[in-house]
Amino acid sequence: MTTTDGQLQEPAFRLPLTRQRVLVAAVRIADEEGLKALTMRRVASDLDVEAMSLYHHVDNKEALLDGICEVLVEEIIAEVGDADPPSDPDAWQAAMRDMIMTARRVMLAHPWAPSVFETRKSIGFSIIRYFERLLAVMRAGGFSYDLAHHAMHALGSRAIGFSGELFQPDDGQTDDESMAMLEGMRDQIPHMVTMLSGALHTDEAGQTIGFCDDQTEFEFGVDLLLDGLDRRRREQPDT
Amino acid sequence: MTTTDGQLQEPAFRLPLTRQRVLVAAVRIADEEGLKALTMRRVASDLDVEAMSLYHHVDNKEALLDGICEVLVEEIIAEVGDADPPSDPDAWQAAMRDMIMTARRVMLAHPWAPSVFETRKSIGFSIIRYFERLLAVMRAGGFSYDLAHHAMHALGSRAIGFSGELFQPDDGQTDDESMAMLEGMRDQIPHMVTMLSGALHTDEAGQTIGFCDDQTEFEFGVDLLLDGLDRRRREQPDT
DNA sequence: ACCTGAACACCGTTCAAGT
DNA sequence: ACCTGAACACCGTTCAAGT
Repeated sequence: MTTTDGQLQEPAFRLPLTRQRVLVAAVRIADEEGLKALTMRRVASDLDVEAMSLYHHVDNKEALLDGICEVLVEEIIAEVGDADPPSDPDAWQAAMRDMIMTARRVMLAHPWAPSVFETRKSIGFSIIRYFERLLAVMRAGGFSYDLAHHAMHALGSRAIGFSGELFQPDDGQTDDESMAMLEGMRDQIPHMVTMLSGALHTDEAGQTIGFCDDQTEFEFGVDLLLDGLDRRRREQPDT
Repeated sequence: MTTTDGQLQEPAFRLPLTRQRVLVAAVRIADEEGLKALTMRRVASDLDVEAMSLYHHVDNKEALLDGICEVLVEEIIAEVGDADPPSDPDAWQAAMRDMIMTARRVMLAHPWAPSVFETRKSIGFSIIRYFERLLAVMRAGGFSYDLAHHAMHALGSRAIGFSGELFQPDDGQTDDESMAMLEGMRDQIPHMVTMLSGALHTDEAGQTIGFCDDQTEFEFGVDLLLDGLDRRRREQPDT
């Protein structure tokens, strides 16, 4: 496929653009280059196409962001599988925990996910299907619809595997630098400084490895919620 | 202060620009016109100044957003007051609940707050001071520093009054329209449709008034967490 | 030191035109 | 129906110049 002078030719038939190809390209760019790199122009150039061509397959940029969330939730659903909920009513908690931790595993592979999900205005159909499965597990555990509804709100973003915490890890300065700065404020925030100096983990070589273990804290929060829900489940009037 | 031809003159001395004036203007614009209206140019014109002048008082737009979060947290701290934590160890839960609900009341007056807080990379000093007070309450309740640390992660954004839920209320379509759409998918998501049709509240006149009561769900989630924390507090080994 | 005007390097998106 | 090129209406920010 070269001309006589050795120049590469364009292929005669190009793969037609589809919504799915657009979304897959967008996910790849967000994964590899970060959310800031995800522009309409960047997605287009990745597909060897002009930016304006994307608008035939996606309404606008918001719709593109909705779309990549759908792709990610489909990935979660595939990982979770479609086994029936456990028949033992007391097995609901472990089953739900497994689903959430699976979702988290997928989410962690897509660092852009939390901030994009948090800005979605409407809920896509794939996430409704994911929640349907959570709901099926709770119903098999004897939850009333009302309690299950509360449960979903209480779990919030944790239900799909991210934490809803306030701040991302700040990789601007080292933990030692942070700690030194905090020490200087001990008179103003004594409890805070004491707590954090105790929480600063060190490895065998004495190197500091961070204040918080994200996975541990995530599991602590999920278990706190699931334990509380289990207690309320058992307090329900029999129906 | 008019010329002979009746034209208004500029005042001879203008109020000097300060960081505080910039931030207060930014908060007002975000409150009244929404986050999308909050541009450097808009803030500048509100202060009768060129956009570039802002950069003498604020590093860049991110710093401006950091700044308006600080302003808001200062407002929360002022509302919360600085009373000592209760001396009765069992009073921690009510005290903490009050702080959180106060924070929420302030937050609800600033609709931009959740999305701006969620995008902050680093934690400002005012929010550290707020957490210091939460921590003081927990310590007075007998929490170990370790448990208090877990508690803060578990509460996450709820600690300062917003929910960390996945989706904002969708005011695009009416609840009746949503319900009709859902009914059409009953074969695919049976539990979901049953749950939501039961959750659709109606007022005395039979008008639908929404699926979810945000305040109720927020309190349910906070209480679930606080109850769970209280149980873990009592399970702590005596030290 | 503080403020300005013009310009730069981007965005998402519209539009009229091509095939 | 699908894709294109140029243009529009914005952004945040840099820079050299004013006072």
